[in-house]
Amino acid sequence: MNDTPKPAFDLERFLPYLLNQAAEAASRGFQDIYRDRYAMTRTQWRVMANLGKFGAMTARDICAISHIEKTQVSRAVAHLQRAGMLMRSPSVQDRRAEILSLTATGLAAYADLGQRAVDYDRAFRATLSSKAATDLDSVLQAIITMRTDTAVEDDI
Amino acid sequence: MNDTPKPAFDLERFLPYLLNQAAEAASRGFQDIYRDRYAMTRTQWRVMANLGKFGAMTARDICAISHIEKTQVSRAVAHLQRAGMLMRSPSVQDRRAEILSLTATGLAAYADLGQRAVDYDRAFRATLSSKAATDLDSVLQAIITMRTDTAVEDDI
DNA sequence: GATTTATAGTTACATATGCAACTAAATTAG
DNA sequence: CTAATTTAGTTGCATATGTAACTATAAATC
Repeated sequence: MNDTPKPAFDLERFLPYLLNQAAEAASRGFQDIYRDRYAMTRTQWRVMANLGKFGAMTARDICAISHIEKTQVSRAVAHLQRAGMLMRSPSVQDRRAEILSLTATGLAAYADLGQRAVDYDRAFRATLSSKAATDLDSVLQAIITMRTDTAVEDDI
Repeated sequence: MNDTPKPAFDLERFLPYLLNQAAEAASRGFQDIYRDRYAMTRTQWRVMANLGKFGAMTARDICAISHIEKTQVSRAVAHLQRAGMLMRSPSVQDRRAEILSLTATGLAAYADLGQRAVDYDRAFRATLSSKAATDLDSVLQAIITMRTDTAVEDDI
């Protein structure tokens, strides 16, 4: 009996694991950029990116668009404000809410980082397509091992 | 002049962002499993998975194989030991090092979770291939939106 | 073989995170 | 119109994480 044995578990082929490793590898380089240049965290960068792309809106809107939790948004907004990159203005319709927008400083940072992101993404995908087949696992594996033997950042 | 305008930055097409979202979406369901059943964190699960697959070894070996930082490994090992799932024995060759291995309890947890991981991965990929084309972005997009409209966990 | 240097692993600190509890305002129900 | 319920946003707490400093042992150098 038991002619069809259950396949053994292999972490290296487990999709959640592969994706996490790939995401980490892909993020590391760009993370260095916004951290070193503006002392920003990933959440702060994402909040800025949404405000930069969609314009002024409330924290609630940012939550809805980005799927970041409201606590994290609250803290990222507080930090960006302290750093002079974001301003709040009271909402007329709802006195609980505040309209958030980037200041001139924030817009400049967004323009700078946005351009660097475009360049980073282009370089990343170029390196990727030269290394990876179209199969998902091999793509992810290529991403994971990418930064150990090539220097994506050199192009930025 | 400036005939070739720089492309605008779009977070939704930024590979590090897409990969992070996809990784989060893929991980969430399985994370629930090891958290609810064994009160384990992701790092603890990964340490266990490596010990389960490769057998007894030192913390240093786990670091080398998994690319987890030694601090995290140290803390995960301490936790797994407190939980009775891991034991340490002194290394004869190197008195700084300790040989780590899973206890019977740890092995049982690994067998259980390993099987669930295999099932989870299979269900995940099945849902994925029915939704996603082979293009990387659409695959990632499919993963990101997957859990909102299908229930992968039902198959586990 | 004593001294310097490197390594295995832990601990401390500062920061980041998730969850629950909270405040204040808006909406709904009676 | 008043009371109960939702909602926008913040704060507290307990836990997780990264970096640097630390302890103990091993390896290398003189």
